[in-house]
Amino acid sequence: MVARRVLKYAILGLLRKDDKSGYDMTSDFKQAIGQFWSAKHSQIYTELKKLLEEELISSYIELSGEKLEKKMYTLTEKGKEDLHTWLLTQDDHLETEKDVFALRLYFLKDIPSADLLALFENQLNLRTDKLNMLQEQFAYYFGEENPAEDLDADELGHYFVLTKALSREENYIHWLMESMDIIRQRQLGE
Amino acid sequence: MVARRVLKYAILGLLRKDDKSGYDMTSDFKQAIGQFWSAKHSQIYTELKKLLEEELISSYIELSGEKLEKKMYTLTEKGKEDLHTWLLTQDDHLETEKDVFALRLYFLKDIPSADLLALFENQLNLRTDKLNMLQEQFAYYFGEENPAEDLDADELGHYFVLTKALSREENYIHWLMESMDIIRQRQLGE
DNA sequence: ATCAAACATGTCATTGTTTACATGTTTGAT
DNA sequence: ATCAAACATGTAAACAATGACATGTTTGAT
Repeated sequence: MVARRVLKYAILGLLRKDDKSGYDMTSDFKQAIGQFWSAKHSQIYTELKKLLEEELISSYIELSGEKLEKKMYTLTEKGKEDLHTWLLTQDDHLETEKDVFALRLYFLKDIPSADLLALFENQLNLRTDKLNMLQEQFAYYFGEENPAEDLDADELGHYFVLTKALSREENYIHWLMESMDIIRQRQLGE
Repeated sequence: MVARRVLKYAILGLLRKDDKSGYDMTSDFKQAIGQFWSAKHSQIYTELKKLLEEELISSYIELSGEKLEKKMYTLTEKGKEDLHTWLLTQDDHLETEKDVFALRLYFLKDIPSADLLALFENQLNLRTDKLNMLQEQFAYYFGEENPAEDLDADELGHYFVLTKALSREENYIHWLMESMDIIRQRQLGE
């Protein structure tokens, strides 16, 4: 699925400020940005190799301790330009945002309400945990008070991504609870 | 990315009520359920072949006009059971819900506010069009008045999927507008 | 000192998905 | 009658992504 060579640009983007190793990128995808894109280390290492060949990045070795070699990557001029162009690219259509829970739900004509509610309950738990995690992250990085307009340009991307993840999760939970109410109402009428 | 053999279950699910051809399924993915899963005809036809081999579905020919053969598929008992089991499966974790716009945004530290707003504007247009389309669909299938509790069990899946798609889109648009406000506020302070 | 968890890098086989190639029929508008 | 759009089915090459295999180092807790 998915648009063309997104991982390529995700990697170039992660290198926009600091040099990083493949391992660092793997870690990044476990943080905030991992809410919107992610890749396993196996894919990252092969993509890095390709980007080196294409001369969009260059690499050097940094020692971690006495023997452990960290391979650090930097954007080349060519890489910076390519990234810049991609960042300003406007999508001309929206792709399917896949969601297996919603797919499953679409088929649930034969499933008893009780089982249906159990599925919703499970999804609600998972989503609530995620929301809590995101709220903690937000509080940690941006404090309890409203930050908004007076942030560093540097932090703005992080701020947007976290608020987006939060609102997505809140919305999901809200819809889950509304839908559960409907199912319960229908149960009464059975 | 993505969970295991979802297309397999999407196809079995589409066959839950009526027999369908590969072409019919391709069309289904352009309707409501396409908001949450979709596949191209090439992938559908190869998956159907596989499901036949696995004896989860069986097929027969239906003539469309005088020569055009439509290959229709039905769930076998085995297929029904497999589908049923999958429908009741609870996810044990949430996967990354990829979103290229949010990814791009995360990297936008060097982009001037004007360009940033143009990107948001574009996204807002795409999302607004989609929301309108969904609202029309909703009005068409469920009328203007509040349906909710007194729907056929049959239609409930469709109802859930449409309300989910609607609320997802409304939420996206709301976040876009809030973020654009923040960018404009920051512009004033420049 | 031991040892587990985290750090660190890579390859390979398989699966999932898209794009392009390839071909033919039916319907409905003009 | 013509013709384009929609109907209809398939294959193949290339690309995207995961999971398993494979190996070794450093850090920090006990």
